[in-house]
Amino acid sequence: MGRKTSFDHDVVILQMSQVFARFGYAGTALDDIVAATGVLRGSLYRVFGSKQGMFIACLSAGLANQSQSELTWRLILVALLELSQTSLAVQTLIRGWYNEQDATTVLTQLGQQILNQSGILKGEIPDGKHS
Amino acid sequence: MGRKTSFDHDVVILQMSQVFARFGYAGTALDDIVAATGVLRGSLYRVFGSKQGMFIACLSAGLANQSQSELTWRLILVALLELSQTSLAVQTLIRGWYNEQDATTVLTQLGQQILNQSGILKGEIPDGKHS
DNA sequence: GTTTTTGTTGACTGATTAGTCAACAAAACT
DNA sequence: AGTTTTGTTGACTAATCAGTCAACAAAAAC
Repeated sequence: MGRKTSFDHDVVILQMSQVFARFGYAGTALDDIVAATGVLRGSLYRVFGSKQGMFIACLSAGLANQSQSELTWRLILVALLELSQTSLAVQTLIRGWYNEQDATTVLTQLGQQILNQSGILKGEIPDGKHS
Repeated sequence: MGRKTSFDHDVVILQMSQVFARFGYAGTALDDIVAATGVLRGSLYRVFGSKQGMFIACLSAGLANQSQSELTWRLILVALLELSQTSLAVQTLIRGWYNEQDATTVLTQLGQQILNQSGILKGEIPDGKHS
């Protein structure tokens, strides 16, 4: 019998979700995830397999809830815009979830979330990771 | 008096728009743009200054029209989700456009567009640049 | 035809990226 | 305490990235 994983899986999922929500999928580097979670790359790869595996774990966790938080809505947006066209795994996951929802509600929520997080509704100043 | 630019500016804008619309901002590499337009990197940088300059030229051209095409809606999504929070230039541009629109119409269109292009509404198979 | 001006080329640069792996060590078992 | 099992570490790898630039050459002017 060997050693147990030393980090809290649920906490790391939440931390990774925050990074993907903020920077998107392609805009997030592994080093960003390492910095946010404190877990080194070897351990992340051991548990999640790949960067896309990390994203899928985050999205799955979010979609598993009866209703979606702001964070999960952001992950849904990232999934739809960046991954859904090119990843069968992500497309299957998000389509399964979508088919369980009210289409009009989702459409409206997506539009609302996009506007909310874009920063154009207020006088927000861009924060600059990629300025 | 020297040489004139040998490519058609409007054609290149359209071609670059199609690449950004398809792969997003961070997901698009300069080589993708070179491949799609046939214009080499030195010439692109001479005219547009930077990768973000290329994107801004595309978005500006799209927003200059009275109504927006499918292609322009995709660029708007990319702008809102990937760049608006970190680029003052993009945020200013898209906010200016947004303030001239009917808020409800934009919200609905954003939701509809992201669902349409995500490929989850039909039996589409992912096409694989980033699978 | 020659000279001047300005665009094109694509190899190159420094930086960043996702993913790997052998050495180490903590946990579990005996 | 010793042995076995399995997680952690972080340097490393190969590839990719945005952006640069000197040599070349096409276009324009004379």
